[in-house]
This record gives sequence, structure tokens and C-alpha cells, in this order.
Amino acid sequence: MPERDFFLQNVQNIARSLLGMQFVRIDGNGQRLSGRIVETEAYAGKHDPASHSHRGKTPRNAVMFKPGGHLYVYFTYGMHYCCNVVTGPEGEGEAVLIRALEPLEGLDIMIRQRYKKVAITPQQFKNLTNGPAKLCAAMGIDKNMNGMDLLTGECRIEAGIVIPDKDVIAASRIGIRQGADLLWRYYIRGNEWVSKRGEE
DNA sequence: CGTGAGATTTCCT
DNA sequence: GGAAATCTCACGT
Repeated sequence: MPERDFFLQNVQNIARSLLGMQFVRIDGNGQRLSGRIVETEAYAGKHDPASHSHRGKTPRNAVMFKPGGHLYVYFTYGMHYCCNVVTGPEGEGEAVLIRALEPLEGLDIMIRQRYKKVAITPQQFKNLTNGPAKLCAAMGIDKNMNGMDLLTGECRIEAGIVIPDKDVIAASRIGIRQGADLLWRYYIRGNEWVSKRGEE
């Protein structure tokens, strides 16, 4: 499991390094829910027009200004939660959005939390964690987990497999207008769980 | 399989 | 007032 220093690096380095690592949550019953991180996006501080922190601190984005290694969970489109790993020193307002996971442990619990039932179709299984709001639903992440420290909490990052540079694709971030020219979205080439794949 | 409407909070203009 | 770091469902192909 990474130390604090890992989360104080440059936000783009961390977004790329998180590919292949595991995002783990220990739920209220002590069950491990986990997935391999296969897609991320870097959001920088005040100079990144697409970042929530671009216009300064508000009640919603306050956690982004904590030191790296905290969890920033936001509510969006009136419906969904998305989760980020805060990066950089305190006050920078940088974070990495976790956009997609390849599910590894606790699949039955994830399926129940996302679909409220046990039996699902193959199409529903494909949609379990291939998007930022989908993986939050499956992992049971909501506003109660906003601000949690990943180094001590029930939610953490663990070492996984190493992804070589030739298998990392950098692309434009999804769902934004400002800053669309920056290639700050990273994903694993050919991975079936990536939300939107381009040329591979 | 593709397309389009709807759900409905937070923050900015 | 309206867009936003999204997803689901209905309906047509």
C-alpha cells in the first residue's frame, strides 16, 4: 500500500501510476470489495478550467484542498456519486477521478449494491464498474465517505500489476468542455472494463 | 445496437 | 436560468 509521499506527486504521474493498482473497500461486515483501476482522469488545481477546484474552495469541493491521499466524493447530475483520490500538497486542489474498475473481490456484494438483486444479465455484469458513478454504486461509496484518509480508513489503494508504458493510452477527458485539449485521461489498452475506448 | 429524454444538486452568470 | 467530471430506460433498427 502506497505511503503518503506517493500521493504528493504530480497529479498526472499519479493518475498514470494508479493504473493496475487495486481500489479496495472493507465494508461494514468486514468484507473486501476490490477492483483493478483501469481508467483515471487527472484534475489539476486553479489553472485547470475543467477542475472543480478551478474557482476556489466551496463546501462541495473542500476535500480537494486536503493533502494527497484523501478520498473526494462528489454528487453530480442530481443522481450519482463519483470518487477521486486527492493528490499533491495541502491547498493545491488536485485530484484523480477513478473512472473504471475491473472487479476482483466481493462481486456478489457489488452486484447486490448496484442492482438490488442477485441474478443479472451478462450485459448488466459488463456495466457493473465501467464508469465513475457505476463503480461508486457497486462499491457502496457515497457522501459519508467524503474526506476519508486512504492511509488509515476502510477504503484504500493496494499494489497490483504493473502496466508498461506501451499499454497506457492518454486521451481527452470525458464530459468536459473546458480543457478538452489536454490528454489527462489514462486507460489500459484493450481492457474490457474501460468506459469508452478509442483506437487500440 | 443506436438514439434521446429524464432524473434533479451544486454552483456560476 | 442552465450547465455539469452521469447513467438508465424506452423505443426503433
